[in-house]
Amino acid sequence: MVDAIDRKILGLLIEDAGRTYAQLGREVSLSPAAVHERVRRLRASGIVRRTTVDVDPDALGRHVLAFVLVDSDGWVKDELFAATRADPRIEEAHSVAGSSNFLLKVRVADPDELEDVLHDLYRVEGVVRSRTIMVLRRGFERGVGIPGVRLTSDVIDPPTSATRE
Amino acid sequence: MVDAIDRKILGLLIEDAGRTYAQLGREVSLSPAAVHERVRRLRASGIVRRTTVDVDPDALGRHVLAFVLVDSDGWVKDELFAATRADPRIEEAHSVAGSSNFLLKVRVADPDELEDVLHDLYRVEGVVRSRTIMVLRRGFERGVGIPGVRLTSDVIDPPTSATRE
DNA sequence: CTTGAAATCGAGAATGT
DNA sequence: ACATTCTCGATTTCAAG
Repeated sequence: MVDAIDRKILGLLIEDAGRTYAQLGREVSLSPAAVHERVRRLRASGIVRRTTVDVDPDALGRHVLAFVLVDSDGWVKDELFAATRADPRIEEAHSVAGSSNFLLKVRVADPDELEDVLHDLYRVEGVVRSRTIMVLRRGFERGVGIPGVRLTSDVIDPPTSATRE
Repeated sequence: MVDAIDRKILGLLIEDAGRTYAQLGREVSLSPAAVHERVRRLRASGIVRRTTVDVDPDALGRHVLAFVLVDSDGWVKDELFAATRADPRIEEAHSVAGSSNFLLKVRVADPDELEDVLHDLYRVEGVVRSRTIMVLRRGFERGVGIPGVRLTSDVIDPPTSATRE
């Protein structure tokens, strides 16, 4: 249903959705209209959900990233998801298997704001415990990978060496 | 440096980067050219890194999401980041504070493939232990939130109730 | 920031393979 | 069924006020 050409187009669009159909066509050796039709199908089938914009958190002053494991008394998924979704500081929320019930991905400006998030968290009925895993250094964050399609973002940004200038 | 209008534009672009400058202008009460100039500045300053495409993992058969805590003997950050970055199944890698050294976000088709990822992980010199947190249900995953800007994606997708049809 | 104009691109239809 | 070429309308983008 999605062949090698589709996957290559997906990789190219992930890398830069501003590309023109003519450019895409050149890269996969197809006519602009042919690429246009393939992209239309990728959107119609829901594989491509939307075209969006990648915003740099640091440029907005959001320097602190943390993952929070949440324990609850009772199954408070709906309440917790509703509360976390309404909070722009929380980027992800999942229910998980293991010693905790939920896992949150939180991005804030500073540790003070992280404390605020935790405080708000305990306002959700049933939340009894949390363990916060602070990110010290981000290796990389990217969206869904397309197996077999090498993106330039995989090579740029060389591994941050321990020897810093 | 980024005022309320810029943040509203950011929110609108995150929601749908396919919007026309005329549409954006209508929503923030500015001329198309003025919005164009603001967006150009947001890009030039690095706040907007790129325009990309949001790909549905499920539509590509990637149904399993997991977070993997990794313990190491010695500080193997560079080796681990290099190895994980080259693997499209791994979406994020961070070094973290706490009882583990690293945290990975992994998305694969099925548990078998997750086992493959763990197997590969232990090929990195120094990796001695791992603890995998399997995601049972995804509440939501989104990019950087813009405080003060309400997106439609915050209201659609009502909380999955326990009573399923 | 707004207005106005020119070049480019997107999107659809008709055609051919 | 899919790809190609052509065409029109819309958008981007630049210059001037």
